Amino acid sequence: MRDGGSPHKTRKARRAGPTISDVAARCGVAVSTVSRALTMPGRVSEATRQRVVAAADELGYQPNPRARSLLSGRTDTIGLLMPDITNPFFFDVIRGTQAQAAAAGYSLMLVDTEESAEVEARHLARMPKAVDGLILAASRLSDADLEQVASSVPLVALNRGTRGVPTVVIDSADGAVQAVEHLASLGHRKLAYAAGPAGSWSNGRRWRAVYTAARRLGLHAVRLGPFPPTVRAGAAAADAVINTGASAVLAFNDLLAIGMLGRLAERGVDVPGEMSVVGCDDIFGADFCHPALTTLTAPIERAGRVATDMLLDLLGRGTGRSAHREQELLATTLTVRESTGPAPAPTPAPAP
Amino acid sequence: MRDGGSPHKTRKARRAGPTISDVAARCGVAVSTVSRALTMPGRVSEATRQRVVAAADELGYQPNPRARSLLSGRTDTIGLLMPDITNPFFFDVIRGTQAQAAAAGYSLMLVDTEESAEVEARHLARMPKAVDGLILAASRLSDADLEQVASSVPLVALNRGTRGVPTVVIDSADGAVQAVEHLASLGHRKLAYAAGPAGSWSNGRRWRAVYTAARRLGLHAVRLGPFPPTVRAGAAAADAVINTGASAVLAFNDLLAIGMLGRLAERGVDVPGEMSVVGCDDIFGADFCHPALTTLTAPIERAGRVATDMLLDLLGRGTGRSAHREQELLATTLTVRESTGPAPAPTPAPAP
DNA sequence: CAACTTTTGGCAAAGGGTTGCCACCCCAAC
DNA sequence: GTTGGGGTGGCAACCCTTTGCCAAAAGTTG
Repeated sequence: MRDGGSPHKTRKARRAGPTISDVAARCGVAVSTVSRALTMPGRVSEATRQRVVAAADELGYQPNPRARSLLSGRTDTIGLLMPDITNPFFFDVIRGTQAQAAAAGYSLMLVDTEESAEVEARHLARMPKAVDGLILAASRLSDADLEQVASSVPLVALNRGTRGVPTVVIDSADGAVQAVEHLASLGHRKLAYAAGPAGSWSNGRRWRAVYTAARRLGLHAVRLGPFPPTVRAGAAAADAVINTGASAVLAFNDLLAIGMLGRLAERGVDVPGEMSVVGCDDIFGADFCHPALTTLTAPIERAGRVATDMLLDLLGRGTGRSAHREQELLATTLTVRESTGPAPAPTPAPAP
Repeated sequence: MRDGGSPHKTRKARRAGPTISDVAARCGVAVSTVSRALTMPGRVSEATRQRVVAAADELGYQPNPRARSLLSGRTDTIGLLMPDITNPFFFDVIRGTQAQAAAAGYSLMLVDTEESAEVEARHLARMPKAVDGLILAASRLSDADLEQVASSVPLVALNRGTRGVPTVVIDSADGAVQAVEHLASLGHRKLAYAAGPAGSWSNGRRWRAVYTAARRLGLHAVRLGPFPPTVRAGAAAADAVINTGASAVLAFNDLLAIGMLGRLAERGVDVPGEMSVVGCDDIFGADFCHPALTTLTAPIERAGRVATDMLLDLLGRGTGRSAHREQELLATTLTVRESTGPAPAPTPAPAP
């Protein structure tokens, strides 16, 4: 039993490729040497390094990221959670995030939390072990839960402000004020706000900004909804607005606004002749819908980039170039297109 | 030196949460028992199981997926590669894929290959170790490379047909024929095809379908381009079409078509009065652009779902419900909206 | 009460790398 | 010739979990 020491190597058909020890065997060095040759260039002699690299190439060796991450703790992956992957707003977030992550050598893991705090929490419990850091877009979590998660895993919140959690928010307040001023200057006296999801933090902020701006300018503002942030829901929102007698409406987001445009056209309400519509976000499509949508242009993709930068900083992999603050505020501006116009001349009473 | 056997446990500050051995220590059993209590319910006594579960809860233990996957070989993650994450077409693919993957308990890893076969290949070399399977949307790889990759990792190609590789393709041929017939019936005699990226497999197929259908119906078809599949490129495409004297144009995709719509409006060319425009895909926005786009409606999201189903089957995790074939063909249909109309009366020569 | 079967739980070996520590070699300096 | 030092490479522990195998405990049967 001279060779009894050799254990049963091929326990299961190894589906994966060659391992580090295959490479080591092939060029007659220890696995540790191979590891070092591949990851710490100065640590071995040039001759050895070349032998190892050659052997690795011949075998087509690729290090196993799972094994590597087990020890190093790093996965080179960041997770992006959002309430609804179906919403074009988040497409731009994905874009910005993916671009910046890829540039830093990170992969992106996508999760749809289905507009539910509970689903979000469930994923959040599993993910920290699978990724290096997280970006939570429009999180539905409570402040307490959010802070708790943030304390145990590097995390950046997007469009969800909370003290103590690194945050980038697209500040619709500026834009909302601009929008209200725009409408006021066009002679509108009564405007409606078509609200988004109740759980949305941005929704609350947006309404507050509209309300105070309207008040300051002597306009009457009413809040409608909540509506789901979808094109379909635009029909209900449009009908609700017509009912209020407002001559202008500011929608929670462009999807809702575009849906309203469709419904208003269907009902023969002229936009902007009889009703002015303002969207929010300036998503893909806002410029070529009919009429082209006046909207608050939000730097969504940039928000994704900035959030990723901040996360990378947190992970110590930042470019260093840009030292971000804990709370990054990105301003919006009003883009005036064709869906807003002068208020219609007041009619004493609507025809029955 | 009685306790000399105990090694230095806390070599590095353990950033991650409690491990299985913490749980084991807490309730006085071996790690193997904890593992079994948590994953093989019948394997330990109910009393033990409860003790373990209680301890795990108290500690907030979450198994480390990396360690788990190292042994099991499974990551419960699938990778989705696409040439350009910026293209709304792929948004729908992402949607369908994410939905189906999530339903089966899989996470989604997103990769943008930047329209480059080389970038794609580079990612492809690293990924197999990090995911269980791959979906390649509109792969730019050569047939040989594609087959080679497919032989070493479970893979489904989307909109990229190759023998020997499981594939789901959205077959624009049917729709293209319908579109040409539609245009022919409206009296058009000459039509242009605004081509997409040269490396795109679908582009070749689409042109061929248009060309043969046109030929059969006695229409004259010219091919323009290639153009990048973007709204911006639509301007150049529109100008090129005007030059040919064609009265109708079929665009490689909706982005291009929508861009053409904008440029044509800018140049005062009436759509559909003077020029009919047909898009392809029916992406978000095709129904509310102006005029609403006549287009080949492609079941993009469903393609993503089917591709995911097929991959899951390959991984042995399929629902079993739906046995897919190796090559799945999804038909398109023409959706007629407002961007197509009767051919204009022929004018002897354009006014100078 | 002995012999046998079934539970139940523990030991230890993977799985594929990384890394602290040590041994060794070669060369220069004393 | 001995000592010291820098450069290389190997050993083995470690990361966390799963799982084959075995032994002890418990239960069953004659």
